[in-house]
Amino acid sequence: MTATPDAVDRHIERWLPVVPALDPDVEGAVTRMIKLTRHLRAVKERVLVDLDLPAHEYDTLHALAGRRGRAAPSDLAADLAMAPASITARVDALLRRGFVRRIPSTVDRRRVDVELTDAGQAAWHGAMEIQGAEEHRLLGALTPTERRHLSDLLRRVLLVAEQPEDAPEAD
Amino acid sequence: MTATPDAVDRHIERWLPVVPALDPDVEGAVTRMIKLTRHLRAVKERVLVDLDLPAHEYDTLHALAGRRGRAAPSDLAADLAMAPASITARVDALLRRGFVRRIPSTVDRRRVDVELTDAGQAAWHGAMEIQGAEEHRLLGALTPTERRHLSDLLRRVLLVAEQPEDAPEAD
DNA sequence: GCAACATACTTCGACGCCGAATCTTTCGGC
DNA sequence: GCCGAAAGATTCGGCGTCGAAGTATGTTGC
Repeated sequence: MTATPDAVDRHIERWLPVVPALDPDVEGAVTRMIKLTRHLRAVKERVLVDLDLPAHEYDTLHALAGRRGRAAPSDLAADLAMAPASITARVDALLRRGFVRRIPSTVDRRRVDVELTDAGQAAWHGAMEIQGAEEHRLLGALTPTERRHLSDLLRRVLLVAEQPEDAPEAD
Repeated sequence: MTATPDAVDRHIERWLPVVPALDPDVEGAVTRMIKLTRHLRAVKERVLVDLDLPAHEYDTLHALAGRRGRAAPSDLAADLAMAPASITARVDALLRRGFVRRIPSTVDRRRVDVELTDAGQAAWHGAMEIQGAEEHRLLGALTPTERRHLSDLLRRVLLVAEQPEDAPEAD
């Protein structure tokens, strides 16, 4: 092959003698997706260290911003694919940093909405821009047309994942 | 566009008003990779429940099998991208289930190799086959040629991720 | 009215992971 | 040979997550 081999090519070469039934293209695509998501996660965490903002706090702010700065804890749990019980501690931490307010609902006193403060909005926005840069750096390896192509291929794969024959799938 | 929209298309549509600078193809590709890896992880865990084998135990057996059934704890830590300290507990658990042996090295008494037992080998192999089926189901959405194409595109992206950001690159 | 059930969030106990410190063994300079 | 540095595995303390139980509030049926 003319292309430069990457870590996954070496990975597959190492595994083929152990599992001869391996399909290099299936395994290659899957493993590269796993490695890329892990890389993005690692870079994000490294970038956020400078901002003194743990990744899980950033994620919470991000989910909140996606709801236009205000949401119920259960909404955040759903968006973040987490147990509702875990939201409490996250909100507590953001509260201590002044990034977030708890606002008891006046209409339903069981609910306690979480609202982004100006400081929280600023922290999220600053972190997001830096973090989006790495995504563009990686995808910059492809031409715009190729990026579209990649995205389209992945959509068709994801559609299969979203529609399992018998087993319902939560996101 | 004629393609069926997926969850990521809806995701992007929801976020565009919040972050107008969003590139749909970059964000689409990245988000789909994240969702696909999460899906594969979820399916794997669901499958492994029937075998009474937690995902992190399976991963450890898998790494061990990749080293032909024998490795030092620090090797496993490297392969699994984990802290060496975390390996001890994992090996302890596998030890209790008879999937693994600890073998003090005779040549270097600091080292304590971990070795797969026959039971461990069987548990890993059975789980791996079931789990590979889902990968093929998903990638079955594409033709063999398209799978090759997808894998190639991802390789080029991963190569950028693998090289340090400050390394100058011949365009 | 009010009892029974449902809903929303929190608290509690357990588990897995990590970084730092520890303990043992090996290696290298002298 | 001997002593300090390096390397390998483990222990310890802390953190984040989850499932289950708990608390408070809302809703429904009679």
